[in-house]
Amino acid sequence: MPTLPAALASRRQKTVPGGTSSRGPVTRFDRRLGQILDHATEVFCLKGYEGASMRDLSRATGMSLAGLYYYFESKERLLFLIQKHTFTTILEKLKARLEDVTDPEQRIRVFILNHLQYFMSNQQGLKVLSHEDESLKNSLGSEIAAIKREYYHICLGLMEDLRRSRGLDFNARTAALSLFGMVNWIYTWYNSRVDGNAEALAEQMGNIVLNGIVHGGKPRKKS
Amino acid sequence: MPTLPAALASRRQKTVPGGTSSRGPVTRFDRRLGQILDHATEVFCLKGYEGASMRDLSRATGMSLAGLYYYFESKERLLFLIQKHTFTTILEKLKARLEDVTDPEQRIRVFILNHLQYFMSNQQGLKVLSHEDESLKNSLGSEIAAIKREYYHICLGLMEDLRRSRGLDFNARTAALSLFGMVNWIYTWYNSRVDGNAEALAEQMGNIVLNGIVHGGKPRKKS
DNA sequence: CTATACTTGGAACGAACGTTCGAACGTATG
DNA sequence: CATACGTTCGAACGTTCGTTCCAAGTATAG
Repeated sequence: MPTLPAALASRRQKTVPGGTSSRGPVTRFDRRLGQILDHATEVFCLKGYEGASMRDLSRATGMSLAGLYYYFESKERLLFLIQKHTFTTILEKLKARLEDVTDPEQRIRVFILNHLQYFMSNQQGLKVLSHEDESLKNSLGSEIAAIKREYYHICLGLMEDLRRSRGLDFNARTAALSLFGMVNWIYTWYNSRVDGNAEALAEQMGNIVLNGIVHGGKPRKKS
Repeated sequence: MPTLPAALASRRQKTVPGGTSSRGPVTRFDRRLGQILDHATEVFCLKGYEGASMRDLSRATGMSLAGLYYYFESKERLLFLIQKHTFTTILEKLKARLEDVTDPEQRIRVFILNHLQYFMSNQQGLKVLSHEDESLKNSLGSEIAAIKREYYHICLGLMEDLRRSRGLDFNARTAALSLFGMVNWIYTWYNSRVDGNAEALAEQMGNIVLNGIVHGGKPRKKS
C-alpha cells in the first residue's frame, strides 16, 4: 500500500476516544466528507440504498467514482456513516431536551416534538434511517441497532413513568411502539402546506397518543 | 403457505378476454403463478425488491430463470402482481366487515382489527406492500397508489364519521395517518410470543387511538 | 396415433454493478 | 526550487444484473 487508504472512521484524531464528540479542527477531509454524506443521503432517500448506484452518487456529488472511495471504504460503510450520524444527533438532542422537563406527560410530548422537529430539519436522513434499517449487515448493522435500542428504551421508559405516576393501566411496549409507528411513518405522507409545522403536528400527535381522538381536542385536566 | 388465487394475470386465456375478474376455472397457469408469487413474496420480504435478484427467485421457486418469464413479463410486474393481490384482498375484507357495523367507534376498531388480522395471516405480503410502496414506477405504481388512496379515504371517512357523530374536535387527516403509521409499522416489531394475537393487539391500539393511554385501560362509557 | 398448444430450461446477451489501481494533480512546507 | 503528502480521476477489473432466444419437453385434443 503506497498511501494509506483513508476513511478509517476517525482518521487522524490526535487525542480522545470520545467517539462523535471529536473536538479538534474541522479538517478539509471532514468538510468534504460531510458534503458527500449530504448528497448521498439525498440519493439514498430518492432511490433507496440498493437502488442507488455508486455512479449515481458520483453524479450527485460531482466527484469521480474512484474519488469517492478516498472518503469511505464501501457503499455499505457510507450508509452506516449516514445512519450513525443521523441517529446519534437525534438521540443527543432528545437527551438534552429531557433534562429540562420532569412531568411525565410533558416528557412524552418532548419526545414527539424532538422527533418531529428533527424530521423537519433532516427529512431525508430520517427516511434513510427508517427505510433502510435492515440494509446493514453484521457489525455495522448491530451498531445502529444498539442506538435504536437505546432510543426505544428511552421512549419505553417515558411510557412506564407516566403509567406509574398516574396509576394507569396500559401496555407500555405497545404504546411506545405505536408511537414509534406514528412518528416514523410521517415520511410517507407529511406535506408542509397541509400538515403545518412541527409544533402543531406534535401537539396533535401528543393529544392522540395521550388522550385519544375522543378526548383529543381538549386534553383533560390532570386529576 | 396459502396459495394466491387466480384472477390476476390473464395472459392468453382460452376463455374470453373480458377482464381480470375471477370468472373461469382455475387453470394450471393460475395455480403455478400463485406458487411463484408466494415464493417471490418471501424473497422480496427478506431481501427487498431491489436487493432480490431473479436468480434468487429462481432458486426459491425451483424454476429456471427463463421459465419464470413465462408467467410474468418483468420483475417489476411481478412486484405489481404481489402488491395488487395483497392490497385488493385486504381492502375487500375491510369493506365486507364494515357492512356489519354501524357504530362509528366500532367501525374504527373494525378497521384496526381487519388490518392486524390480515397482517397475521400474510405478514410478508403486507411488509412488501408497505416497504416497497415507492418501487413501482409509472402506470403500475399509480394503479397501486389508487388502491392505497381508496384504503386511506375509507379510514379518513371513519374518522370524520366519529368526529361528526360525537361533535368532537380533532384533525381527521392527522388521526387517520397516525393510525396508518401505527398499524403499518408493526412489521418492524411484532413478535407473536410477546404481543399476543390480532384481537388483543387491535384492542390495545384501538384504546390508544380512541381514548389515549391516559384513559387506555378502561375505555370510558359513551355518553 | 399425429397435431397442437402450453410449459420449461441451457446458454447467452449487453448493460450496469461495486471496487481497485496507478498515475497525476494541488498545495503547503522546507 | 524540490519534497512530500493529501486529494482526484480515467480506465479497467471481475461479477452479477434483468432479460431473451430457441429448442426440447409435456399435456391435451382430434
